[in-house]
Amino acid sequence: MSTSRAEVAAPTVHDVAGRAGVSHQTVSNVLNAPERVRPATRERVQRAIDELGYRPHRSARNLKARSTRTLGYLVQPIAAGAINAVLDRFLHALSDAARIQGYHILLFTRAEGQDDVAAYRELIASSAVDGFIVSETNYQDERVRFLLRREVPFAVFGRTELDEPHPWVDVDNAAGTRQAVAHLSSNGHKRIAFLGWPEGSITGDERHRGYREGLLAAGLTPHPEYEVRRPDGESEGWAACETLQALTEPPTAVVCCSDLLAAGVLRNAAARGLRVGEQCAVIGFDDTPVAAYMTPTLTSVRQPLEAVAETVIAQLIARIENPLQASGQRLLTPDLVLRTSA
Amino acid sequence: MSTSRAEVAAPTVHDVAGRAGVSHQTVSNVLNAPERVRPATRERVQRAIDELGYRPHRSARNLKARSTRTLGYLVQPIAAGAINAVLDRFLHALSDAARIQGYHILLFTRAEGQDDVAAYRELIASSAVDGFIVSETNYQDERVRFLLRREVPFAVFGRTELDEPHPWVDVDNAAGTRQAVAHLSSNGHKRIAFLGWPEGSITGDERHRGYREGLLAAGLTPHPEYEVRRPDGESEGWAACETLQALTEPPTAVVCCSDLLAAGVLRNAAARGLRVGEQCAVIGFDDTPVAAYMTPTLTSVRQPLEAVAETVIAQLIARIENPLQASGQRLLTPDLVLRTSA
DNA sequence: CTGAAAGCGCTAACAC
DNA sequence: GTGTTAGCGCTTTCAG
Repeated sequence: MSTSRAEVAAPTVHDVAGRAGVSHQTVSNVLNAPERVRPATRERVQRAIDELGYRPHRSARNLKARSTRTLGYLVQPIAAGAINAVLDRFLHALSDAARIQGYHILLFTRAEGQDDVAAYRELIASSAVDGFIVSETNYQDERVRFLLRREVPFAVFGRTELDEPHPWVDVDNAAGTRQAVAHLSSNGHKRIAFLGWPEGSITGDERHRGYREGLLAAGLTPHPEYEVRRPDGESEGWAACETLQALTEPPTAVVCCSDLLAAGVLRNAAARGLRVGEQCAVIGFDDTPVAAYMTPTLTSVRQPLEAVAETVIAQLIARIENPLQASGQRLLTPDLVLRTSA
Repeated sequence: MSTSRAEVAAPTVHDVAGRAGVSHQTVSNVLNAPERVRPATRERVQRAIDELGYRPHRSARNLKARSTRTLGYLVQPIAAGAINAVLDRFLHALSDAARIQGYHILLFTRAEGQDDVAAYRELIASSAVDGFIVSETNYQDERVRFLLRREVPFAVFGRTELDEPHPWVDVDNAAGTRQAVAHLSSNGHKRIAFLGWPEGSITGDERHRGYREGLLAAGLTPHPEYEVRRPDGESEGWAACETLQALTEPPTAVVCCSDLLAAGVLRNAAARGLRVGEQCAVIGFDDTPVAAYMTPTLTSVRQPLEAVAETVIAQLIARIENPLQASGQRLLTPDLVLRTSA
């Protein structure tokens, strides 16, 4: 490998020590145990640090401290899923929450032909990270099982159905659809439909449950024909709308599992000349950036991703710094962002 | 800070050496200069490595090698921009391209009240990364100016108008809209409109230029009234469509600067009973995940983000390993993904 | 309150 | 071809 590198030799503790007229450990003390250093000295050292723009060398500190203050996040190949719709927002929130605690996010992907677990294993073996943020989990997530077995610190955005407890944060998806139904009901709607994904995904199933609960809470009777379960997609939303409108008593409002499904419904309604927001109502899920730009603008359930990130990072760091820490489980409530579609 | 950490002590060169009955240095040689080691020994060491699942400790290696094999990427707060629409795809491509070369991507954000440059400075000072991938640049990007001045390796996705050369990769946005126009023209369209963003963004201006060039190449005359420049947004697309349709000779085809604008056009056309894909045509830009789900499905210009990532990573790593490396400038051509809207 | 010494895990230079 | 030695920059005892 080539040896010439562009780095302008960064100042070290020695440079700072020389400039401040102290030994290099005193500099270290100023940084790590300031109370041990006399204020006058401390200040002199601090000034040298500022003047030189000194920052401790990360690798050196990591080696000594046996920790990297880095958290791994596996980036999945793109697939139209619930998280992908908001992945950019989540990653920013994650990085930001990590930064505040002095950590960074390291992205990694699995190699072709490799399985997810191997990718985690690689990072663990090379002590490249202190722990992991895991998202897009399924009911029996093998990554979670692996991390539990290896006793590596991690925290999950989402949930599993594994017996062993582990730290997780999830958005209360059921609460989201429950709120949506409550809002519609308070606006006088009695015939409220649900447009969701096929059974089998944790997220989709929860959103369905919330819809049912919302109906009951509002004193409304669930009608099976008002529940349409279809894959994600705008044209799926359109098709579902066709189905619903073919009923003898079509619903007056639809709660959707995604903004994409809602977009299809909006468009179908427009094609029928229905004035959404007046004669009928539509609510989406995820408050994707497009929601505000639809016509009519789409009322949508917004996941508190910033809070999710903050919580999941806090859980993970607690685990890293104290592995005996009990695993917290947090369910965060989403908000209904009201616009004109409902 | 707490001292107890969950890490199961990872095997070191010494463990491997002990198991293979050699000195730790021989283990290092097997890893870094295998030709120096007798095949029989090499194999014995390799077996010990496999059995123990040994991987070199990253921080230790980094400290010695004075390189981290880590590349920084600043995650901007969410804003509806061209790159954000495809950020998830880009980040995955970036991580993946980095992985193949033995590198990782480290995300960072700027603190509240801090400027971007300070965030870069922080990482440089602590030798946390070997270089940076910079995206979402503007004409006189201060981050680029800073990195040039500090002689820190970096490569840009996008472009600037700075005098000093630096490595960049960009998508030939003009070629994208040129292709779109050529396609429409070959399908018999003569009255082709452009729906773009207000002047001032590198990307938007290029897309506009390509449209103009496409018209000329097809022997068509540009008409100012066929060029509508508006901010991004579905309802902007709708509104622009209203404007165009109010003309005495409305266009039969529209090339749009984003899928979002195109969505608005599609919806407006549907409301007017126009059969898009037959009577008229619409082309979007970015091939966002929703394009395939619109009705009709949207023909869109797709940026070759995987190639962009691969190229930008290659440029950056070349720079890191040899700072004297001339800075490459690469313009990659996007593809037109044909669907039913055009 | 400050400084001297040791060592984290690794690799490069040099003996053997 | 293999082992010994030194040292990357830092922090952490432990003397002074």
